[in-house]
Amino acid sequence: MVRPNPAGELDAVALETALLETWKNERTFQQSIDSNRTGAPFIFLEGPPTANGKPGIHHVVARAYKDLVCRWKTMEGFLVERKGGWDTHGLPVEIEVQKRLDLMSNEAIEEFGMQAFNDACRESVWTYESAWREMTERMAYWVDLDNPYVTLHNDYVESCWWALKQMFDKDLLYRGHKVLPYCPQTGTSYSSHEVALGYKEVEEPSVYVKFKLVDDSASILAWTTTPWTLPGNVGLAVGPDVTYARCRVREEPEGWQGRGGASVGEELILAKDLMGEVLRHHVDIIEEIPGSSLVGKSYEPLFQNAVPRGDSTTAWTVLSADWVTTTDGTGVVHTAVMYGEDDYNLGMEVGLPAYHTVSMEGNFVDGVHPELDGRYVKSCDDSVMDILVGQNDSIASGLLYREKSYLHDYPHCWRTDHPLLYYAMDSWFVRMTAVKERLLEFNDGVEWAPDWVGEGRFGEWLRNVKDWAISRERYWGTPLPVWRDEDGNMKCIGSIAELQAEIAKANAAGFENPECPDDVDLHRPVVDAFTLVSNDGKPMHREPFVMDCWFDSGCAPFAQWHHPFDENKTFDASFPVDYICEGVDQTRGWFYTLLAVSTTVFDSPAYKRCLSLGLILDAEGKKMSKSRGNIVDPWDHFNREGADATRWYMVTAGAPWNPLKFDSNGVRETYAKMFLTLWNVYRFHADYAALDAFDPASSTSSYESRSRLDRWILSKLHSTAKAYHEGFTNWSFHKACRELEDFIVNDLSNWYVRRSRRRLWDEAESGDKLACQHTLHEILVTLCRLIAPVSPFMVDTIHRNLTGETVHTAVWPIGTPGSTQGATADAWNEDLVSATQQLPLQDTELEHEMALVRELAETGRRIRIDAQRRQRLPCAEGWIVAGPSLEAYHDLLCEELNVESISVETDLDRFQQVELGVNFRALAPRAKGDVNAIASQIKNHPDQDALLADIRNGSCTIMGVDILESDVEVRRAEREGYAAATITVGEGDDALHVSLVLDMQDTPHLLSKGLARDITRRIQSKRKDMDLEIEAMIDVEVWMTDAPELFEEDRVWISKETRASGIAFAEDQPPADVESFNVDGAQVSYRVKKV
RNA sequence: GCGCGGGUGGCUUAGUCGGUUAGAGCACCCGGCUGAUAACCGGGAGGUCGCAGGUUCAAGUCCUGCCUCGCGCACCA
Repeated sequence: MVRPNPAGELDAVALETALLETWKNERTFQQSIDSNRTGAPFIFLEGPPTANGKPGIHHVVARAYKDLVCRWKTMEGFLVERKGGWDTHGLPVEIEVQKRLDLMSNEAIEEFGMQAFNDACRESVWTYESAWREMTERMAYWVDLDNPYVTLHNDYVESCWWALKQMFDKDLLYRGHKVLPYCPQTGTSYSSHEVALGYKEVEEPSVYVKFKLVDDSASILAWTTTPWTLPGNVGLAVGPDVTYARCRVREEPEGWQGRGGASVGEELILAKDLMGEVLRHHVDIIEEIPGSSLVGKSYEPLFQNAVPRGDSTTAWTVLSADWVTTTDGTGVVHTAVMYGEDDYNLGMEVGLPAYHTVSMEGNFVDGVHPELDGRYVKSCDDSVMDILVGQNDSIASGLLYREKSYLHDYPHCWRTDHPLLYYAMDSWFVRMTAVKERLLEFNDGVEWAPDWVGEGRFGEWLRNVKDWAISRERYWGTPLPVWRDEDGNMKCIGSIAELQAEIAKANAAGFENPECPDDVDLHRPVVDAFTLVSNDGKPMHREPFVMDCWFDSGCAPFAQWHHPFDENKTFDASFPVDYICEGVDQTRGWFYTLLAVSTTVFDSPAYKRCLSLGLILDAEGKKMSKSRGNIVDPWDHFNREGADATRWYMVTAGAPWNPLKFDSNGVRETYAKMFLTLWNVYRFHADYAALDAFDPASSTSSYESRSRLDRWILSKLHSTAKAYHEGFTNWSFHKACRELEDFIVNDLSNWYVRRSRRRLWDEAESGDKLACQHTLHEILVTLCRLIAPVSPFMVDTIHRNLTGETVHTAVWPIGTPGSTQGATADAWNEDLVSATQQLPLQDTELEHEMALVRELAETGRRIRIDAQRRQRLPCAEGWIVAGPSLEAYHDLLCEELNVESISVETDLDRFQQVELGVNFRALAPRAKGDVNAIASQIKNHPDQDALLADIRNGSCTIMGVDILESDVEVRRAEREGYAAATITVGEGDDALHVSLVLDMQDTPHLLSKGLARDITRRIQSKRKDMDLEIEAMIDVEVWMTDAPELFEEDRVWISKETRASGIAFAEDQPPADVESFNVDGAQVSYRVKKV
């Protein structure tokens, strides 16, 4: 037997913190999983956060949506296990540690000791773990944080190694070059994230250089902002569709400054559009040439022998590249293979020689030029220009056309402030281009929310897929498990056992190796120390890279289970996963790497559904980020409005995929409106239920014995719950929750509870009271279950008090498809028809009637304002004109409208008149351009009744168009001069025009009643001020002057309403110390005393 | 530059197949109601629906261009 306790005042924060304790003690989360052991699995995969930053409100949003779906599916009977995860490798960790330990270069790190450095990283990763854990628990994101997967754990790393070996064996892993921003001082290349830290505006010399064609007197002009790359030049790229001009110098220019120049008669080729900007000489255009005709021409290398030709047939020729534009320079792009991404790609494509002219230290290598060899490239700009001018060379005219300073943003090292060099580095790649078709195919099978992220942004990314550069020249990460000998022979190691076997082999071949125990630390520098042996008997050393940390998280679906080393079948049963959910910024991050790894390793998609969340912006619409310092601390709200309100706000503030402007005021509003209202509805029920010792189990109330009001709210609940569930199934959580909130505030609180208040006041048992209590009980229990996935706290308190059980092991009111035989999580949109049987009966006609009644009640208030008649002064009679029969609601309407009686008036014309409107959809096709003129003639016709009669007779023609009955909409409105109003309910053919008319006459009887109500209201308000118990009795004294007569029955009514044991009325002057008020000219004073 | 998504009263937003007077909430003003809360009800003020064209009898809605914000991609030779 469960009897509700009184609810008491709401203290959301206390309620929530108390519940957290209860959940912990009762292991409610575990229970909610265990109770579904036989259910179909619904596989969720947690995207691992990095715990070396403080969690902000934007993390709460993502976790709210993850939690919502998992809780919902759990209530539907699915087995939803949620393993937590931590992303622990990668650059951000290293940067953090480097800053703290002041290790500003790789040299410094190595001096400090790689082991010590990595130990510091390993520790740093957990800096904010407790903050994350506290946030996660406080917001009630249910996830298993006690057994999380951790990307730095040996088991996890071993699974990653295994995956890499799969790729290696399929020839999807290869070694190549990648041009990266590189700092020769620190010896490190940088990720875009780090590069972004160091952009600076600098002014540098740029140069226009003449490339002398072979077998042609002309030179091609090219421009570069990095003169130090010129010795590495091996090609010139032109746009095939760009028009170039061959110009001949006519005369010297005036006011030439700087080095370089050209002689009269010399011929230069450049983009026609850029001549004006580039050339300082007066020239004649000799010929216009399309870029495509220049392709293939050979030119003389600027620096003889700086780069060996090798077997290249395309070196020092003009090449075609469609990315060449005429926005800068000369429309000809100087190409140095190793020092630009485009250059490198073009070079690989057409077979240019790929040799460095610059060392890793940033100096020119020997053999480039006697004046440059061994010097730091950035300090050689002048020397390069001098060499090109040809002071010491035999080429009389020189190769420099012009120098020009150039202002641009250029990346600098965020640690040393030195300019970065784009530099082709040794790098490892996954051959994603080889599986592009499969990627696209798998992506097609994913249910994306919203769909345009999958088709658009993500699809776009996949269609342009490039090979994935997965190696990083760093220390803290999953080491690349490839060993290589001097001839380029390679072995990829896929497990610790394999490593041990290879080490044994190497040792047998005479190499010395440290111990490699079963629990060897799979990190640098430990793994670097192992030397393996090639099949040729040569030593093999590990490629000195760690993996992109995105590779780690991309392995999560299997690495979290230590697949394939873990014998149990967890992985097989949980792949691909049913649901992932992260911010849209993960599109090319985790969303991609999951798919990239699953495609290359398993030839399978990784996830079936992906909810991509919009960014979280601050109140100004700026992205929330650590660097901006505009992160909202979730605890500000957890400690004020509570996690329930915070979560509900996040879900209702907009579609999950839209950017969310986080508005702190919105959380307050949600609290005040949604949760306070819900609590007060609950409180109303619980307080009376406790008073009456109501026990839902030991009494019943049949459907037939419920009032119309009960049946109406039950039916409304049915409709709302169904729509709510449908909203969930098509990802419209925001719409679902807004609708539910509207139900609670509007239908339940403002109408049902308000209308039902008196039913519970009755101290005696009655069937009607019981009906109301059962109804409230049923409504609240169902509501709790519907709300629980979104905001799990308050509803659990309510549910526990009403039913004795937690809401979190309760069933979903719309059905439990997960617990049916043979169910799968794929049946996301199952048929609802049978499932909704679990909801109370639906009666749409009743819903329509009640909607009309409520509108009439509101209409009454409007009429009174127009007629300046206060609400508490009753009217003798009200008439309802037209509309469906509302007999059953007359009592209700009398109370709401404050009228003595309601009658139905069938003579529509007494209060209503016809007004004609135009049905544009019907009339427009025939009337065409005259439709508006016809419409206005119809509307403004002086006798609408007659016009309607004509139309019905078929004898109405306006502007040559026959007006049919279907062309017009007949509306009815109240006639002028009555205290009346007409409302329209429904649409189209079902539209109803109902008028309400109120009798405005006063009688002594009505005036007395009105006065009584005013007095009562004041006394009630006083009772409340005095903080009296509901049952407390009072003594009342009232003094009245200039008041209408107050009849005996109304005096009795006052004392009854206000629980006055004694009430005295006087006509004389009141004492000075009593409260008084004015109503319609009457002076009323009163005094209330507790008995 | 390319792609995706936005731009609707002071703020947050709804707006379906193009259809009559663009709908809410917050805040503001007036009034009412209340043993009902930070609530509720009625009324008011506040909108060139980013701009400009176009299609149409009719455009917040469809088309084109532009401006602007956010995100992503590319580029910065």
